[in-house]
Amino acid sequence: MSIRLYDTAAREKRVFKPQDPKRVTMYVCGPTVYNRAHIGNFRPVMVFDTLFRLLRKTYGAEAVIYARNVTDIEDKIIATSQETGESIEAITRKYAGIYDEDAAAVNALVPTIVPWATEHVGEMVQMIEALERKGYAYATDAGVFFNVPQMEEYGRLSGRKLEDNEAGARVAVDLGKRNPADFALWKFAKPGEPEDAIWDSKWGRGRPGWHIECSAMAAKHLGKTIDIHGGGIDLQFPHHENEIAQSECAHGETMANYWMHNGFLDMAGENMSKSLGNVVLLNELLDDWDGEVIRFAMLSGHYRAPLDWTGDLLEQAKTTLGRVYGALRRVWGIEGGQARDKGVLRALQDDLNTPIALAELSRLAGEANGAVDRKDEAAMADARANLLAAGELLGLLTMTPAEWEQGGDGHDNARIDALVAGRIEARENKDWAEADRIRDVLKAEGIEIMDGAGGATWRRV
RNA sequence: GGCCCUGUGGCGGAGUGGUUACGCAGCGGAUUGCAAAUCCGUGAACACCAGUUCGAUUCUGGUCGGGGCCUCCA
Repeated sequence: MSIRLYDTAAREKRVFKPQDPKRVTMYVCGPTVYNRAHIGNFRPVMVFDTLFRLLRKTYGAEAVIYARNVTDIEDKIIATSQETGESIEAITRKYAGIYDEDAAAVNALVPTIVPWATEHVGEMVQMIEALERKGYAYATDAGVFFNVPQMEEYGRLSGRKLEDNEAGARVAVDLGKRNPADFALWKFAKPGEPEDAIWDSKWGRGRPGWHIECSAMAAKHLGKTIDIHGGGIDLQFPHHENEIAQSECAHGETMANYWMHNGFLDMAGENMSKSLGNVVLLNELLDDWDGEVIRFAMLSGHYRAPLDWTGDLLEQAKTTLGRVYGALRRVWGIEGGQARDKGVLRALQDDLNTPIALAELSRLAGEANGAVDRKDEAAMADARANLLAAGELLGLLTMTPAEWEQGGDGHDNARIDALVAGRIEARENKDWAEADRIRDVLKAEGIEIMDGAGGATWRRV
């Protein structure tokens, strides 16, 4: 069975065919590192990480090249530097580091390549020069701009005509542009801007425009035509449209064969944004929720649909994932099974249908529990293998069941074990009062005892 | 104003021209010293109005609601 992906440009699901199955390329727009990223920023991280995992499974781990850039030069970074007095490098290293930690906490694999914009200014300048030679760029007092009407196909990705954009657009800042839709390839330095935000060029001292960063880095690391280009839906226009314009006009080749865009996260029905003051930071969530719970919640909706981010969603994710871990615990010791079940794989192959994939994961948990109840050892072994293989694809079940259920504080597990052992003994003596007393003591601490045929186990809830 | 997406049971959330996923919650049963966990069973939905069709939740049009972009927000 092949992978099908919804291509924003084609507006339909298409069978995915890489140019070269031995070198599958994916580029995803990464963060601008001037402050902490919020949970919405991590939706593409988790979505495209899941796609990365699916591609690795399909084509082999070595065959997939996934690049996610770091934008470390940009107006907001400069503004932050001017406000705090910190160097650009200090700011960008700090927030890129936090971003990496957060991404790791939700089990996102490290991309194959993480290019930083400031390390590719040379490539960007070359690309702008190429565009200038071909007549797509012109300079003004403010910078070098891309002449949008020069490109006939402009607007193909977003299905937008230039006239439509201009109709309701607000009055643009006059930068001497020939057309309202023209965008900056190179911005001249303004008086007072820090030296570490300025590069020399034939046009004058300044810095690259935002869009050219991705075009140049994608071309350098992945080639002129990449297989998959992803990012948030807000980037579809103008960012990705502009990337296409720059790359295709400079190279004369298709920039990407598949364009994928994830939907936004909503907070109580509203878009999460700093201006609304309703942002939730991932590292705040990590105080209360395990990274896997956050990932499960994120994947519980389809990546293209808006997802309402609520406490209930996280609560349900925790309960459901806990059920899966519980099933895994019951078959944990039974090794040697084979992962033949294709339910999760098939779901992901259909345009990354993670809600179905998670439903399949629950089904596998049910199969594991059923096998345990039937005392079918072979089925238990297979169920264990199936669960772990599914977890690998989804970036879940990376803990042992004991770590999941009993990890928590971790410091007094021995004391709890002793209490549970005492309860087992009391039950063997039919001392129900003592058995219930111990259960109540633990329950007050948030610990739940699960009696089984061969003894008892416990978990933090 | 323009372009695009979207509206499913108490909640989250898939999918389909005709047999209504899955999870949480509910109900019944099994199991249990009693529970919890687990298993089995079960009630409950397709915004509204037309149209196409033998038949629409699924296709088309309209209405109402929600969202995105048109401003360097994932």
